Amino acid sequence: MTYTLTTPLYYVNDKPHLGSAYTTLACDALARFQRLIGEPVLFITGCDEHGQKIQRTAEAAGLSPQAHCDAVSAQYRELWQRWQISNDRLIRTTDPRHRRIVEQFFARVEANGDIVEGRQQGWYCVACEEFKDEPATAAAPQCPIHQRPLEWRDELNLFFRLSRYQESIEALIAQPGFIQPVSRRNEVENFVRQGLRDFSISRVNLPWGIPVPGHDGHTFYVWFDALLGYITALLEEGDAPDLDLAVARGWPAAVHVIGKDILRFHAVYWPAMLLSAGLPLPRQVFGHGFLTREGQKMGKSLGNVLDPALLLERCGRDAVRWYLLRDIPFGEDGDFQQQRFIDLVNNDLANTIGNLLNRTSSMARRWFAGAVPPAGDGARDDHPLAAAAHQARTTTMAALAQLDFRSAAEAALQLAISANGYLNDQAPWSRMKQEGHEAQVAADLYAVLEAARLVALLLAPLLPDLSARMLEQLAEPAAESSRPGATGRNGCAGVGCGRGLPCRSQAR
RNA sequence: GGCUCGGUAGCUCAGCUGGUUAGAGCGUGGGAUUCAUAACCCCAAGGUCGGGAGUUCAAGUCUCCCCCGAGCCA
Repeated sequence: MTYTLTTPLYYVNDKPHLGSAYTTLACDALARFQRLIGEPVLFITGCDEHGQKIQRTAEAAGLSPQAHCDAVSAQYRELWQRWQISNDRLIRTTDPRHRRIVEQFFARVEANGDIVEGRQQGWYCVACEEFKDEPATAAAPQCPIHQRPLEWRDELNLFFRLSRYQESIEALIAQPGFIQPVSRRNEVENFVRQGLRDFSISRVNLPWGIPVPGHDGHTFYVWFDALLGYITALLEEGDAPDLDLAVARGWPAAVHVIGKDILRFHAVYWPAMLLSAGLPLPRQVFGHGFLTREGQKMGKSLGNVLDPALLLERCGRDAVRWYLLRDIPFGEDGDFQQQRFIDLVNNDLANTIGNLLNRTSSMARRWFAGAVPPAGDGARDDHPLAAAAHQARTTTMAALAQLDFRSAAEAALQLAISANGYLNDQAPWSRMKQEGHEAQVAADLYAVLEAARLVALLLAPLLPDLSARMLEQLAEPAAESSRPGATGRNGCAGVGCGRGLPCRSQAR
């Protein structure tokens, strides 16, 4: 069964920000992990490109909406390429095939009696793309989120009869594991318990969007349109725009990874829509937290936004990935701290992991003809490092499967720490000064090199570059050909004895 | 206003169903060492566990009140 995972489809109102990069990075790590354990993976990301906000942004920039979307979505595409994100799809909701999918989906929902007309009047925030609860009598009300004036609207809209799905949704979100992390489940439960209200799925007088079939003047409202992008994205290159075909390509999703702000849409509205259309539900919705910077919200007004493109350029893929995935519990809010970022990268990646490999291979090259020494007792299952390796592997694998990147990173790091410790205890450099200890030294070095190899494999999903460089230095094949799930001293053969160790390159 | 979650060493946080001198990582200070990318190793620094009251033989760990912060909802 295909492991389908998605990032949100990012709204192309502005260029990509760090939050989007964070989500995408995490999904990339998860996708790489799933591939490494042998799952067929469909990793979806994309752009949500319709709506009044985009239309106005485009106008303000003197562009057509399409030109604006082309430009911004190209930025996303480039950014993900530069980050070497391993996404299989990048869906755009302006894709012509998407329109067909939306139409087919809508037809099913409508046939199911879940579409009704309703009048909606009230104060509307274009930035939120939603009606607010301000009283009609309010004078010049502002959006509490955007601090911008609300617009009075009085329109006939189409509604999706969400209220019919009260029980099904309650049952769904009660399922353990559907909403992750659990700390966020309460909020949704609370919201649902208050009673689900039908929600509007169309707007009138909105040229920039997909027209609702059979309802002249209506355009699909952003969410109904955007969420379905996950389905359209399943289609392969030459596929016809057919809903059933798309679904067959990899639905349901194993997990939707999203920011906590859009949890409700994914955990409530979206499943109800799918139920209405008679389609299976995603297995999990994971709402991660937000990043602040040095304790402050990032925002244009504060001028403290971290540009993901700039960050990548200055610090490199591995460093940023390590910091974000290793230090911030995925799910909770996190704070980006420059000093800690530097400290962690230096300590963990350079001083602990990089140095482990460097000092060990250096000794091996010097004393064992530039190659991996004979394993001897170093390959035994009861070797002191074998337990550490087993522990690290078990923990890392379990953590990655649960999107607990931090625990995974820590477990892999712990193995490197243990290996360094073993080296210090054995002190092969002292032994080599005495006669007759060569076999022992060889075994010790072998064991440590093997531990380093496992560290590299375990890190592959989190730090693909570093992992590859480590394996190269060990003259080992890439992670893709030796899965961490099935490898190591607990599984098949370890690092190849006698294999030449390349001269040092930067492991960092 | 209602609900939820937090407030523990300079920083980020662990501390499960209450029980010996409250822990880790990073930072800081000192020492040791050289296989290694000034790296690795060892040691130290004395934090009223937000405040107050209570329950208990015993509370960071339970109850109540208050203060502060974050979030969801209204």
